[in-house]
Amino acid sequence: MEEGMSGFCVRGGSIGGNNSTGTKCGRWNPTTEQVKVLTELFSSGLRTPSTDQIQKISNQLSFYGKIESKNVFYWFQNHKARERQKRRKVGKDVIRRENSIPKNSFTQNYTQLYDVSEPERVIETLQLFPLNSLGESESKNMRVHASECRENTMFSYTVGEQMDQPPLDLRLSFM
Amino acid sequence: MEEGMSGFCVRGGSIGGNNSTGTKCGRWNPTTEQVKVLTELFSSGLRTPSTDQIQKISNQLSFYGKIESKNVFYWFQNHKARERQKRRKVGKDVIRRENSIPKNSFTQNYTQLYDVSEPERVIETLQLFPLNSLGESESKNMRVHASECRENTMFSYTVGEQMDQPPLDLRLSFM
DNA sequence: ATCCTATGAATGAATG
DNA sequence: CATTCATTCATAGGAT
Repeated sequence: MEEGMSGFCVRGGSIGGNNSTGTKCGRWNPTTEQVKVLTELFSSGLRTPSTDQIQKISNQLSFYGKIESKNVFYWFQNHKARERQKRRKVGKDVIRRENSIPKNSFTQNYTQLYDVSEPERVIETLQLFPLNSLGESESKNMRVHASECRENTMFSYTVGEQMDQPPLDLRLSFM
Repeated sequence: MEEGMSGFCVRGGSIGGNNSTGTKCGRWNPTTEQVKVLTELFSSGLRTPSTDQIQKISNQLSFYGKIESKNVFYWFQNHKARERQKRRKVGKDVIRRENSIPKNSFTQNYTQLYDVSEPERVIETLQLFPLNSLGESESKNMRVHASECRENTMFSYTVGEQMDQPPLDLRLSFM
């Protein structure tokens, strides 16, 4: 749902009188172009941009509207965290396929919109770019994502079971 | 193209029984039983369930109807936030004139308004279950949490704005 | 149909 | 990196 539906920068309803040009915002309101580029970068494999990368991204994205480095930083943080969170919360519930489940089915097929699959093949393109262009003497930490080994601890629960009778006291029983 | 478009959800009006076929809506519509249980949990002191708790709650509540883990997650988030929000408004108003202002008290009709003002003490019963991670007996985290403009002291290296030209291919060009 | 309220959902911004 | 808070968007349902 990231870019598919919530790309609206222009608050349509504008119930409370919202600005759409980013003049008053105490909070960054990314434009669709900004989100688009960020999403592309993310899907290209970039997960934790370094400081310089953040700088450059921010500079480029400033063309589309007001943006700061921290916005880029937070965006990647959040996007990564929520992708992971979503997989924990949602990806797990899909235990049964949707074949003939007439009723009372808690199965839902989530259409993962974009690949959050863990295969982290860093895009080649990312490795192409000349790392140093700001005159920063440093070894660009090409964080091609070597992380993501955190095991899922959320899988051991059997969700398929159904109860025969309503849990009368389930606020305590199952927790 | 959201991932949340999962089959069907049913109006909560139909008490008891599972939903079978409902209208296609992309939004979870909790049944009265689900809300009831969630509210009980909340009033029992549970505010921010952990991921596994969310899983269990979701599993149990699936008896009453379609539900996902994220629904439980959002429910608690929203419920807590709105309780606090409401309380904050009231509190501010009280400091001005506590003289018996016949404000509209129609606000909450069925939603409980428990006073969880001070402590967030988790019921002991919650600690019974084996794999808990709640170790709070007394004196929980008094999350005072001043909600004011938190000055941002990080990321002071804002880059201003230097828009040169539309980065048509900024995926690679600028990095 | 229109407005309003309650609330599910999303996400920016922090914090630990 | 995860967890949480605050704010906002979107929408269902009731009231008018």
